[in-house]
Amino acid sequence: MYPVLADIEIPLAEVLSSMEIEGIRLDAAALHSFGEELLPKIDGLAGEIYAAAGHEFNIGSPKQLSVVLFEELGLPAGKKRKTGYSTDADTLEALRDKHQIIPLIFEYRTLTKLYNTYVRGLEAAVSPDGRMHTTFKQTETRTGRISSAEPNIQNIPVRTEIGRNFRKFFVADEGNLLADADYSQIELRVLAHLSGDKAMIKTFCEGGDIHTETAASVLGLPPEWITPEQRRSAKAVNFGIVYGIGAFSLAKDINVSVAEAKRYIDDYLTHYSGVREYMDKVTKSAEKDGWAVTMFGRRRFIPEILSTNKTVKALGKRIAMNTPIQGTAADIIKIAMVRVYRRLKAELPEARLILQVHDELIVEAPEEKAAQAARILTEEMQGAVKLAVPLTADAKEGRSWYEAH
DNA sequence: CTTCTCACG
DNA sequence: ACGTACGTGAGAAGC
Ligand SMILES: [Mg+2]
Repeated sequence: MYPVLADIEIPLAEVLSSMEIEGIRLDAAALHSFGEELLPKIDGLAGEIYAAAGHEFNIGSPKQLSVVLFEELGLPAGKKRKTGYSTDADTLEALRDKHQIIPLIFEYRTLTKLYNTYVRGLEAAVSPDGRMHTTFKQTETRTGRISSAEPNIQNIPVRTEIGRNFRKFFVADEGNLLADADYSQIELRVLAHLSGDKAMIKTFCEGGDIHTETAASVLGLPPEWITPEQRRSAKAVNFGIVYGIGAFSLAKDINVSVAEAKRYIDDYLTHYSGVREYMDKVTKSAEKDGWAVTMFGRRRFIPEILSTNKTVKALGKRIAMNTPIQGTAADIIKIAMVRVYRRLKAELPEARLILQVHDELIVEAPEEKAAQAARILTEEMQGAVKLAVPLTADAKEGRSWYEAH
């Protein structure tokens, strides 16, 4: 009657509960000494920023910072917020070469973010058993994803090398290893499946690099001719398509003219014409029914799509395009989690599923069982559902999350 | 408490 | 003319 509830969410509740109770070990001493190394760097940067500004002020206050940048130093102000001029990363990026203070602000923001959120925050969240026990919220998101809080272990830094260091402090207990597996391009594979687009399905079935293949197909060139720049653009388009992107935002993202961005999107949707038809279909049905639906029948109501405010209605359409993709990917990894949990319980009870990060699962297992745990992870993730394209997951083992990912 | 900013997929 | 990519959680500032 309610297959998402009965077949996915109810079985998943026990899995999430077990993951929270198990937790993951934090190397608190190493985390602390990393923090102690950050502090003098933050201090030094603050001094340089005060010197560049000509006086001390609270760098962490966007209000005070905008007075320094846009009034005292006379830098050109950009976007406005409700309460004043924006000082966010996009705005500062445009000013990077205009004043020596800008790169210092970037560095200061990066280091204080890492220190405040990930040194102090994680230190405060470690339990007496030396492990982090997050709360996985099962009924929080609109799309069917789970979220993680107190502490959030789904936004631990990875994109920059300095931030990535924090993953060294998430470790396996003595005698254990972490096995980590993540899905390759799960959202684009879901899009290929849901849209049934022949060209996109073919690309995934042939097993090449999706972004390179997309660039080659759209531009009509052999894949080996694709430059890194062309691949980056194709990647941004692939990414944007999943969000129901417009030319304006794509242009801003990859730094081309709006006209050029519009051509990229147009060429993409002409080549992957099944994707254009699919997007039309899901927005129409959301307007008619008032909801979007995932592959397994999870519904999200979208009142925005009936709004008379066209900005809100446009948001409704993007939600209608994105929710089936993000939500189906969420359904799939939830199914995989229940499969992994059951299979470990039956075949490798010393191993524990401990973390989920949207397209990634982490198991902790005794050293000598870690390879087997990794195999089980890969098999159960890849076999969770049958799609029109292969679903692949790559596993790795290590002493820490840094090593295993 | 809201706003701004920034970390993740 | 206007606004402009989906989904989250957390810390600091300031009201
Ligand atoms: Mg991945």
